[in-house]
Amino acid sequence: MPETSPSVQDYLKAIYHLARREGRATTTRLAAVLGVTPASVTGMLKRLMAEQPPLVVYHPRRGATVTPAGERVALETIRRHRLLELFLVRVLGYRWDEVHEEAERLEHVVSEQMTNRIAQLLGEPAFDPHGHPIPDRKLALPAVQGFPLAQAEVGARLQVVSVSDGDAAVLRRLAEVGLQPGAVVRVAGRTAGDHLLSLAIRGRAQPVVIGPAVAAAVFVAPAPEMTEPA
Amino acid sequence: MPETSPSVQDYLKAIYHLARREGRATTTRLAAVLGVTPASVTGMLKRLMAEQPPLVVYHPRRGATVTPAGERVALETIRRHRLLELFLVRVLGYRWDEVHEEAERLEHVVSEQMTNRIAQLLGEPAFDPHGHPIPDRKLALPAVQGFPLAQAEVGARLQVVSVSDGDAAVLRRLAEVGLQPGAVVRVAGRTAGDHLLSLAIRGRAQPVVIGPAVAAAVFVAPAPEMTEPA
DNA sequence: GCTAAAATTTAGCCTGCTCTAAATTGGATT
DNA sequence: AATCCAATTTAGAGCAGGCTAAATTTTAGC
Repeated sequence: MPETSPSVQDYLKAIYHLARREGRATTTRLAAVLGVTPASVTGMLKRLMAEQPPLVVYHPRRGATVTPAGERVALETIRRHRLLELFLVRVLGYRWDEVHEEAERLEHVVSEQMTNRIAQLLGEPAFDPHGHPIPDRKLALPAVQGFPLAQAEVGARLQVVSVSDGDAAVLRRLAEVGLQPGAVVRVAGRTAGDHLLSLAIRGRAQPVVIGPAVAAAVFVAPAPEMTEPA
Repeated sequence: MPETSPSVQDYLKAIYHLARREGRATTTRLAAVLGVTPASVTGMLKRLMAEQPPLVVYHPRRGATVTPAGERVALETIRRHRLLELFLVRVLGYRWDEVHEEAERLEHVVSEQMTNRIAQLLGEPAFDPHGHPIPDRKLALPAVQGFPLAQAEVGARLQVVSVSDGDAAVLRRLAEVGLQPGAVVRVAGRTAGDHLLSLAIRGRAQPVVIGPAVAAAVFVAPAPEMTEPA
């Protein structure tokens, strides 16, 4: 992801995320995510295994896993990243679909002191602008439910829990149509790959059509009964 | 200064500052300031001269100078640094004597967009917490007067214009005694190296003694007639 | 002007991390 | 069981930028 060489923290974040989301972090997947060759990944994994204490374990055919020490580094980095994203939105007026790259660079240089001051200023928030949980000071993660929009039944009334921040173009599209965390939608129907949605905007139903790539980035949960009591 | 290898921006900032403050940026002085060996400086200077466009010129016995292109990079970096320092103080509640290191790391990764949003949030400020001028969007520097405290006559009533942020221990000491930009002092006397000052704190005169290292970090100007109208 | 000291550059090496290309390994198919 | 393909690792090299030690150049003192 970084246009410069990925740092140790980037590797650990990627291993942590891949192991969570796909069950395994293989050399090839890591290489794809980090924008380097598989050979480079092998080299770095060796280094991270040799670190004292070791930051990753290599399960022969099962890919890499972070050790507790490695997980700590990953979670610290994720905490910084998500706090920074929220900070950029709340304090500096960024749009939620344009904070990712800035946070990606800042997360490597922000001190623990600054991280905690930002958290304090924001009121120790539990979720970032994309709806992702922010590890707290002890690095504990708030629980999240939510399933991919693509798996929702036609007719279901849903609330957007989170959106993936991997692809800037997809994020822009989501912001454009108003599919942001908290938004309430109904699945109106489906055609080959496309999803027909009915999106509640200020109490009015707005029709929205999104393709598979965009749908894959949206995680939802059943909408609560009353959306806005007033 | 950075504990990691100094970046191109660090080199250019250092050349710019040294050329300003000492008239010349020699290999040895640069090496001392940047925490590398003179040989490493030679290598980097070569690289910066070869850059397209060239960022530095090497005046044979006169040390290095930044080119207009190099000066732009230096001023952009200085602008980011000083805005960040003020931001840390004003928004995140840092003390003015502890912002330097954090800004030193952040200045390399903050985008132009973020820089300008910070400037806007702070009201396009002209001076940082140490009293140093902040280049504006066009990179123009507000003029500053001010001379070293050590050169002030005994008996003179002075106002602190700026303090050097090079040495953390010195800065802490200055913060401790209240010698901050804007403070009004009278030079009560001198003994071998030490300066005896009378510092106005909330209308009351407070005696303060500082050594040569601390005095060297303070720049002053004649105090205006009325300090605080009310 | 000559010599000693200081400053600077050159030469050669090392580390960290990348890459390509070639080997290897494991699993899947027939 | 033999083979093939995909995944992975190894081998070897490059680049950036640091370092030390040795050479060179300047400056300064006499």
